[in-house]
Amino acid sequence: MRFSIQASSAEPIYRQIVEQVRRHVASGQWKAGEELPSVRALAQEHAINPMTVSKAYSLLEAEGLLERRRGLGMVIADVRPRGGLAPRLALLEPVLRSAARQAAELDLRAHDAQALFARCLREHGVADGPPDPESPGTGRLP
Amino acid sequence: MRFSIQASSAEPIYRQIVEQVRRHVASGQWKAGEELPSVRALAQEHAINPMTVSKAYSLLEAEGLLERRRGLGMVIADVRPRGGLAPRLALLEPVLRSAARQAAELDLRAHDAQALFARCLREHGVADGPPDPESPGTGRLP
Amino acid sequence: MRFSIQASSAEPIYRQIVEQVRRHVASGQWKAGEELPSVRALAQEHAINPMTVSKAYSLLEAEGLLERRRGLGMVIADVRPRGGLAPRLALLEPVLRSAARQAAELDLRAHDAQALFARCLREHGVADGPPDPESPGTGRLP
Amino acid sequence: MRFSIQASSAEPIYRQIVEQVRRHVASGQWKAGEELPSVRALAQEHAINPMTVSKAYSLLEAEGLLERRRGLGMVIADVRPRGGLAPRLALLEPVLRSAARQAAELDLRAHDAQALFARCLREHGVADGPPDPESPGTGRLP
DNA sequence: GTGGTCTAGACCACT
DNA sequence: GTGGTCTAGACCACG
Repeated sequence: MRFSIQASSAEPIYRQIVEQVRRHVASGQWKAGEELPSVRALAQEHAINPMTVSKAYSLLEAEGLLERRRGLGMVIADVRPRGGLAPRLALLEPVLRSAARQAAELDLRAHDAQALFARCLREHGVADGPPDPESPGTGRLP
Repeated sequence: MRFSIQASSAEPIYRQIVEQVRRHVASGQWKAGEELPSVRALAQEHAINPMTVSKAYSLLEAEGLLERRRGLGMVIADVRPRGGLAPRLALLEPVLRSAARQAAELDLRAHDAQALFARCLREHGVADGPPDPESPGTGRLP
Repeated sequence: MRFSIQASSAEPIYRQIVEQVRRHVASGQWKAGEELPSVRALAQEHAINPMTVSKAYSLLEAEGLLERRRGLGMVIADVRPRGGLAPRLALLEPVLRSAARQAAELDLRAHDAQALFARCLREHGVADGPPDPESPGTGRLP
Repeated sequence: MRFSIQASSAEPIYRQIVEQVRRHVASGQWKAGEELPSVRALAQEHAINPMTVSKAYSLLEAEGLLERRRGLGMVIADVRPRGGLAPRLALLEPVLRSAARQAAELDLRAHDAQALFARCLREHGVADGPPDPESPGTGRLP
């Protein structure tokens, strides 16, 4: 259960944590009951302020994605309807809409933008084949 | 030479201005020597503070994209390598890399992410055909 | 880490700050990682507006000389080629070129101009001996 | 009687004109009675606003360096005690004091700063020999 | 505590 | 007319 934190990013650190949890839970990669790293462990690992981690965990708890098990730390909550393709695409859509707006302002052709996106996906190890049958999301976009 | 300002956006107003100028110059839609709207005019048009516009203009001047004609206003600077496809893709890449990282964290298949992106591009009016021969960028991604 | 601000100077305050940081970093007197005074502290110390200080810091951040540690303050960025003689002379050159042009327009002899410059250097405490061996720049002009 | 105007300089155009006249008169290169280029000729030659030239001329007239000969344009006024070395060095001193202050902040050695200045003087054609005996200034700095 | 953003208004310099 | 600078004060986001 690893986080990737970039202190230099424009995105606030607490928000990076929140969204990474959201995405990993939505995709089923992190499952109900699994323990998250402790606040101070995560803070020390990435040399960030424990308050920052705590704030992220609290937001996720308020959202219902995490549960506080006293004495044990935080665990992934038991969210019922996880796993479909649609909710995951819904999480991805905002950034793609923004990208499309920028492409329009740059007067690019769709073909060029998509070729660039394909390369980015490859570089991030996003496979093109069908998902693992174990995986919860097997649907396809119409 | 129109700007689209959304005061409600999370992106600061001055930054919206900066990035719109960057993209329009990179795409060759705004050419060297063209005059920008005056600080006061742009501020009044969008009901924002002149200082906010001035801040954006100053940053663009420091960046070398704009030139100050003293007593006359700002004009697009004579930046040589205008128009090619590569610089425009370079401006688009960061957001697409971020999107790819999110897709990976969501455990999506490349095919699904690309289908969604295609829809977003369509909704923003990004054409798929070859660019207008008048347009400066006619290259293609290898 | 002290600044010398002269509100009465023709040079804008924010620019005085910017250039002093540039020179102190170029000379190695201020090193990567060192914290700058907070916006509010520097503003209060010199009885100027925090926005003025903030503007200077923002420009230096855009230039890459400073880094923002969110919630903590600004620190000198880790700019690699610190300390050599050449970059410092490069910062001094513009004013000396201007002085030389003026000397030419005044139809002065080089000897006289240099004698005057020598006196100015002495009055500003610029030593003539070799630099401290601890100091980063030990080279000499060819 | 040529002017060198740089619209991109930080120094205002009208001030460039004023100071160039001051220096050429102080050095005796421009003598009493000589005619200056007309406002519109100078403006057209350097592609600047005639108002800017006019402002410079007016300042110089107020200062007593120029005289307005109706119907003939401006001529150099008959300033009595021009020519000594001292007043010319006085005009050069401010920029050299500024250069010395910058050298101090850059932690430079006097030797290096002076070597750079020598090169600048050479590049601007400032001779090292004694001045022409015709020239008004023959003194030497003690 | 830190800096960022925006507003409002004043004054200046340049053309 | 143009933009630049500075002040004063408010509010926000982050740690």
